[in-house]
Amino acid sequence: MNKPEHLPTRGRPREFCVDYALAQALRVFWEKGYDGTSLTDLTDAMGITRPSLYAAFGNKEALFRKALDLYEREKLDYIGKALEQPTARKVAEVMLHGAIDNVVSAGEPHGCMGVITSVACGPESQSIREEVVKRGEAGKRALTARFERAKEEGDLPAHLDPEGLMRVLIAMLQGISVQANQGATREELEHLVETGLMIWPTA
Amino acid sequence: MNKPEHLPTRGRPREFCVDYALAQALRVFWEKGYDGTSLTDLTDAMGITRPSLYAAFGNKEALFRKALDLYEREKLDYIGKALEQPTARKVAEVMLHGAIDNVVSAGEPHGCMGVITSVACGPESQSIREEVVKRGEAGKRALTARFERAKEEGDLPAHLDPEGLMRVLIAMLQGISVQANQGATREELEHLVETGLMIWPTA
DNA sequence: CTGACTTTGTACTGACCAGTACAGAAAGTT
DNA sequence: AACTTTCTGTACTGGTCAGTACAAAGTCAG
Repeated sequence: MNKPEHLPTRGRPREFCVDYALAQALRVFWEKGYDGTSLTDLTDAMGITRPSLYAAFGNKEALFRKALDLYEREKLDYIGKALEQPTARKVAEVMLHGAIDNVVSAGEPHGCMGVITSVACGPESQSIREEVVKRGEAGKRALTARFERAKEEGDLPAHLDPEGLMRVLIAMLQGISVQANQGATREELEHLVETGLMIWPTA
Repeated sequence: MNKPEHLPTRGRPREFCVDYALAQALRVFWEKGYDGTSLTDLTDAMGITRPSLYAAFGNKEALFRKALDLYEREKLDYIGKALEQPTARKVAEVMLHGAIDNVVSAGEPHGCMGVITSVACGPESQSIREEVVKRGEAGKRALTARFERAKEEGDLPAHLDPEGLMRVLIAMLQGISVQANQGATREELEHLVETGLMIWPTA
């Protein structure tokens, strides 16, 4: 599993797989947050020594950003799928069910990494927090645009504002993350989503 | 402001006001979370030395619990007010608007202390996290009971489940906290609440 | 004034933090 | 074989963490 891969041919070959090590780092950051994760936590989970980590990834902050890229690529793909849905209701459905899968899937940390990081970041890692918030803003804009389109298509009641609706849906997703983090079961979260979709507007 | 008060008459008198010091400690814990707060942060804000803190409050964990008591007493009184409202809709209204006041009031940390603490608690302070989650569970039960009563009174549509509705409302509150923490303005949160109340069920 | 009692500030404890210097080891190149 | 390049583990840096030992200082009862 944790074996090399690579192309360079000079010098002593690396004895671990960068991708595997990064996946392990992601798991730790996701579970403990940026500040809550120590280099010892990371090296233990990645199965490499401190200098190897620095040589391969730069430093703790650079490693975190790479882990965040991986997280978005592998765990947040449901967001793109949701935005492609034909109706505003289906967008909400895919978002909410996707969030549940992301947040209570077996053998993975409970909660959304973005929420955990942005809430649990101290002032000494301000730039990390800003990075995470900034990435989230892009998603919010895309969702607002999607609901604006839905409204033009007569897919949403006229009295509802796309941005307000975006904020309500995002709040539900964040709530799902927080409740999962606090120990809510998949059944309880599905109950939440089921009720949320019952009160969700129909065209 | 930070002056003594007290009753005991033996020994050297305490030179600071316990209540004022506790209020300062609350502010720091609220802003930085339990793990993110150092004893130096606390003593600086409280204007006392380390041994004075230990003598008056026990240790960091005991001080946090006392700060949490103060927080519930002073900042979460809107929850009791909300539960007393005559209709389920008014319960939701008071809860949502109360949350906004709690979460973006001038000169205070942005976000709900309960959410911040439960999300930002590392494994070494597990008991703190459990305490916060446990206190939250009591509120959730009360809210579910209130919606059950509302349903009996014909105050909620028959197809909606009280517990699911409770989870949706709690999710909105948690989302408000997270978004405030990420820098959302009062106007944006009022926009969220306004839209949320538009889709909230009517009897 | 003396002694009991409590709070005060200074200065420390051992443990952990992120990051790194350095020497040895493993490969390719010549 | 010798040399270069890169990765490896050990062991360290200075800084911060929560918590405390200790002696000086302030207030009471007698």
